[in-house]
Amino acid sequence: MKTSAEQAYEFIRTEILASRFPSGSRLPEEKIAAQLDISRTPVRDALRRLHSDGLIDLTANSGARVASWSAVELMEMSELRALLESFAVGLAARKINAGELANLVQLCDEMEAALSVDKVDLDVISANNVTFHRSVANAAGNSRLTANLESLWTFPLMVRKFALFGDDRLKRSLDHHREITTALHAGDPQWAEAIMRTHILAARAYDAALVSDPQLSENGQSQIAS
Amino acid sequence: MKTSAEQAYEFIRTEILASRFPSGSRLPEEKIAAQLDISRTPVRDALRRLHSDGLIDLTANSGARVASWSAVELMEMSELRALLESFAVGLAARKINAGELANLVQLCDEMEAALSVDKVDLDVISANNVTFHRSVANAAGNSRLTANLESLWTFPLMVRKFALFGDDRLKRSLDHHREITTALHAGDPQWAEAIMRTHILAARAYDAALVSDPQLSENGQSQIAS
DNA sequence: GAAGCTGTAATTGTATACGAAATCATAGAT
DNA sequence: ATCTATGATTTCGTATACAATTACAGCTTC
Repeated sequence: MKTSAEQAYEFIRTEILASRFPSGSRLPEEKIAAQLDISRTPVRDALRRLHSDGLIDLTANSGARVASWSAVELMEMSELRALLESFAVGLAARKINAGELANLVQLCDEMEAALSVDKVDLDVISANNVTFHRSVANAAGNSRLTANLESLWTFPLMVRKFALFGDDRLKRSLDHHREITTALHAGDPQWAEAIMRTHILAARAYDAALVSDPQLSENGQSQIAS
Repeated sequence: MKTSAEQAYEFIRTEILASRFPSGSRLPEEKIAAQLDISRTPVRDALRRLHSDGLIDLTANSGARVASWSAVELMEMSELRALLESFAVGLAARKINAGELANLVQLCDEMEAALSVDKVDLDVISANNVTFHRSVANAAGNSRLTANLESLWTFPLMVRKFALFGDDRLKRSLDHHREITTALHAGDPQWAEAIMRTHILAARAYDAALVSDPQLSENGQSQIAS
């Protein structure tokens, strides 16, 4: 059986990622505790963890709020991702093994299958997308690098429903994944780094347009809406 | 007045960095709480924070231990630092202002003063060293980048007493700082990135020799000693 | 002597209680 | 009508109690 703290962590995280706890909203310990029928103590633990994940802001004596990011911060995060993931894929190209490669190929296959049918399965694509990037980072064999990337993969999960919808961007993104896999198979670090950087900066350009769109913003300060 | 949680955090962190809580040793909540005359609750908070800082390991139902790093992990951390800080200093070279530059110059002056006298003041040099790197990262203007670097600056603080002692490495390190400042003043991102990378990889080479030295290792597995 | 078992002590996980600080709604002043 | 002040309410910070789990010493067994 899972601990109450773990349960609270997963619950709050899921609700935030699903935007059922909207960006900027308060997260009172007692209410969440009551909702899960546990006490405040494990909820506090969960909130601290989520804070270090960057998902919530904590203010002394005032409690937790779901984090919100400005357009500038989103740009910063994408730049970091481009830097770290291109570095990671370069390392991976030098040392990836057959099993890891086969895994990446399968993830690509599944994503393309989820796209090729009439009804696009965004849940599968989104989940596999994160798994793909995580697998590449793991293949680089630098655990701290992976840890630093983890928080940067969280945000795309939140906006995927906007970012991936109704566009040929999705097909292009899957093509990128396929090409990254090919470059890794070829053991070509420079190629791998270039296509990974392309992949992330292409997404950044789209996200930027998204965030500056007032329709999707919470207010004029261009923050990510619920 | 500081909160008890903050007090516990700073206390434990200080003791770890001073190696009075040796690497690998257990950190029982109750004993620390008794030592500070507070309850376990704020101590738990502090331990969770230190865990996300990477300073301690947490095991379910078994508690906290001071983290220890293998030689491989130290190498990984240095590689990450080289990547992130050279990126940061490149950004900084494009946008740093006069006030920030003057601050860096003063830090260099103070470090050189602490070295030039007969008795080397390692405390001043160590403190200014971290401040210098933090200031450069701040000048880059990417808050998430700074946050990711923060945990990577922690380790050098722990081993400084070994790493900086009895060597001309110290003078070379201060020369690097001076040259980084000069490159920033010139607004030359490539120069700045190159000298920053040099600075960090030079330290890495020294750390590697240090860690593989069994005299300074806790055991044959080449971990950092207390 | 080494390996496995067992019971006690130590330690963590969680619940609950209370004082302190912040928030919010209401009333009054400009 | 807007702003400010004030009291009630909410919420957090911390202490404490108890249950659940783990660690360790001493014993047994081979």
